[in-house]
Amino acid sequence: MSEPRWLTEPEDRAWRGYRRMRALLDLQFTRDLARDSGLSEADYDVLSTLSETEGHRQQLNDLAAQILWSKSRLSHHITRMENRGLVAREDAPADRRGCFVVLTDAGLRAIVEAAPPHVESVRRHFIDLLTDDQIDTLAAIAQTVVTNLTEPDRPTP
Amino acid sequence: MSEPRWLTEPEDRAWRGYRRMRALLDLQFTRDLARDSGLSEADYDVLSTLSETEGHRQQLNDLAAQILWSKSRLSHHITRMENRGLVAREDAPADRRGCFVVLTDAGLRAIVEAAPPHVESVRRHFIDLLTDDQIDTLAAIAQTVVTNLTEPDRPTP
DNA sequence: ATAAGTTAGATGACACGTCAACCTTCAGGT
DNA sequence: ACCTGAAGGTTGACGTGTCATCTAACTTAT
Repeated sequence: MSEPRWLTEPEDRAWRGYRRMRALLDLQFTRDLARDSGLSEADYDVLSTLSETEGHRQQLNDLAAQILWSKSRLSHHITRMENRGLVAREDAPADRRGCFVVLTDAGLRAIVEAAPPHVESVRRHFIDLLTDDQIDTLAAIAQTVVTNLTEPDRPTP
Repeated sequence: MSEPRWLTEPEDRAWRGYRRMRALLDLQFTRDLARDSGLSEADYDVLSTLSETEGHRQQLNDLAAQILWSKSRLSHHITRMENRGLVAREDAPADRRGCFVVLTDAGLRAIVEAAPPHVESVRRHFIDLLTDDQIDTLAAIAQTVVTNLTEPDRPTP
């Protein structure tokens, strides 16, 4: 293989910009979330996902797949959240290996209180800064990239 | 404060898409980088940044600021990279508190070898999937967000 | 010159994520 | 029924990041 195709100047701007935006947004959301709700982004992901499921419960494996975590990571994190009273584990009815993660009352209260300031934060630092066109383009970009990474790799013929 | 302004449907698509893309890209780049070069993204950031400075060296504090890390994090990480022979610490000439982080020969070799496959990975999973317009829009989005987060906050009048 | 405040960096304790090993239960074939 | 393999989940060790704290060195004002 010869000289690689380095990034062109516009590509480089996009790539570096993306990484810088990513890092700064992450810092900001982490800070805001901790200050406003005492939750981490990880906590928020778990709680908000559970709050959107019917019965406020989901099997550990499914939950992990949905939020793109390893089972191990989720298991550890659920243990910690369980100790804080935000979620609970329940036996799975159909499969005795499985286990459901359930939102507790405290967990539901936590996410209900955390959501509004978090959305405000997302708007202030990100969404409200963009035009409608930019919003749509961002969604399209994400759609493309996610699809490409999610589809099973085809062998190059 | 009344009911928050929840995200509209297009905004929600962009926001969730962004987060999903972010997570998947991160996983992919981490995997590729480890497989191709035995480096972490953190290693890569440090090495590539140093390789772009003249003299292949930069003061720890400046380096931390440039890559948006805490001094503590960088100090820890440099200690580990030092043990692996990728970088070295040098006394700062002007300020006896300070210290320079310097690329070693092994570190330079490592980044020179790691860069081409990494760029390939960035292209395959991200940049090459996008149109020129999307590239430019992404850069513009990042520019806007980064500027907003970087400028000192103005008090709302 | 000296005291007070600031900055560069290191460090140790702790929280989190990953990895590999493990146990249990389920599913398919024989 | 039995064996084999795969899937759901847990666990412990280890690597990494954060936070608070610390030391040393620089700056400024008196």
